[in-house]
Amino acid sequence: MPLSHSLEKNGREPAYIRICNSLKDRIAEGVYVSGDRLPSESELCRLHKVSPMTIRRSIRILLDQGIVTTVQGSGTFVRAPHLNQVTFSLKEFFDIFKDEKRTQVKLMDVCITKADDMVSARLQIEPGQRVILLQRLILRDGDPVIYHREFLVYDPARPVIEADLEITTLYGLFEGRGQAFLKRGEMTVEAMVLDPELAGHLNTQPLLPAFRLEHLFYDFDDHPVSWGRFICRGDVLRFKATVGFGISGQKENHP
Amino acid sequence: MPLSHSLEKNGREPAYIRICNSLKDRIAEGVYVSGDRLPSESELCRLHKVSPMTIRRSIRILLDQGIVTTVQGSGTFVRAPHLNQVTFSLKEFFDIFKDEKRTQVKLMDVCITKADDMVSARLQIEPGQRVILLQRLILRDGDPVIYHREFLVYDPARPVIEADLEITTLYGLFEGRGQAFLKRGEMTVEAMVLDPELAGHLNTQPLLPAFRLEHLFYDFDDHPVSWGRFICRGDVLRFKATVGFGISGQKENHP
DNA sequence: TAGTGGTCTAGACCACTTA
DNA sequence: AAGTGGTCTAGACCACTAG
Repeated sequence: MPLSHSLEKNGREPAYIRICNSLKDRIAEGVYVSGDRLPSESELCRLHKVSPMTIRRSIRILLDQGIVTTVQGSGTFVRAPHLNQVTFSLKEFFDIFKDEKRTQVKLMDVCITKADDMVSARLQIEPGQRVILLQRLILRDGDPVIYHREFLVYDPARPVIEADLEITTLYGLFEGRGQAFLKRGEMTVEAMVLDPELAGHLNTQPLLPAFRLEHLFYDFDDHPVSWGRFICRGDVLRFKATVGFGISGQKENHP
Repeated sequence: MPLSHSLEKNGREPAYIRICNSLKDRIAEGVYVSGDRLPSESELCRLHKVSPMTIRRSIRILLDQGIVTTVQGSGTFVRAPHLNQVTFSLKEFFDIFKDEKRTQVKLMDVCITKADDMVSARLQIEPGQRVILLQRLILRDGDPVIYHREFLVYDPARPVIEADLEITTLYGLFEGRGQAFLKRGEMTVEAMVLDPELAGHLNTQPLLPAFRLEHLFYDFDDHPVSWGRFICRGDVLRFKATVGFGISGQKENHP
């Protein structure tokens, strides 16, 4: 069980990283346990022979990572692992799109239709107003793994349409390129069971589990512009997360 | 569409918060768009009449939130929204446990059994070794919504057992109380379809969608101590996430 | 070479908690 | 009253990028 922080790297490691990892190690080893008070900032200054601002920066990192809490006038305390804050990233999902060698995005259908009640509610438009319906299929190694159904507001004045019809739009969207018109989005994840129609699209059996990822994107005027759902076969997607005090060291920068 | 930052609060708002939100507003408004370079630190110092460290703190926040990137020797640049980093938390899941008025944890069964291949692999013990099997049912308003099946390593020397049999263990676990023996954990989320047995436990129909949350917890010696699965009815759980540049202002502290 | 961000100093004043 | 963390100053030196 090697401790990764202690003798790591050459002397070029910044002091605030070294001190931060030093404190992390003590917590991971159980020297400081949940509820304990860390040495005060001034003590740490003397111990490590650095200025207060450097110590503060180290503690700020532990604070941001949820490892400690600070109480003004009282001290800095070790927090218990906090399952409440376990987070999962959609990286596993987007990774499917990024593997260009294996993954292919196929545009099944494009048409203009009238918004039904659900679509009009989501896109904040009148029922019956025209919307663009896109249906895509994401293939991995030739097998369909994700079905995407997306409604876009129909606005002839906005040149979104042509760009969005591109096969590569999804990839560009996830990479953050060429979407200056999108400001923010909301996504929800639900469990579902494939019905015969979806199973047909995905070339698999009905009654199999799947994830439904619903998305709603807004433009810079806070108007919804895109609402849709990804249906992703449950056997190709799994979300992972870790909680607690790992041994992973602090990185120099955020790349 | 009110801008929340501009005239917010009294003058007690720290300068680094005010400057951070000011920059956020300009990005949300489209004054600075993806790829633009922000004014340099020294310029911002002059503009806001603060010291370099204060500007750096503001920019550090934007950096941590993924809104900008910094390039040494070049400048600070606005990033495009990055769907790759969308994350969702298990808050919606743990919230079910925290609502003490509606939620009740019922211990269905406790027994000592021998580890099969899967359990022994997860808990890193020999097949056939004794393990404790716990089965719990989480009821909300009297209806079962989550079924929990957990295997614990059987170690008479460790007083984990009695504490873990408590009905309130789950709640305590999620709150981070009384788990000084747990150092870290891993969790995965999968979609599944209820089989008749699970449907019976959950008092619902088979073939309905559900989430399977698998967990593996380690002690301070990095030995696995608990492996299990939560089966959560799909109709009671939905994960949410947001991406992009919201209007939400920076908070003073991290509570 | 000039300008940029990355790190760090050695203090200061304040608000707050604890005794 | 003493100690704590929260904010902030006015610089410094360094590594890096660009013209």
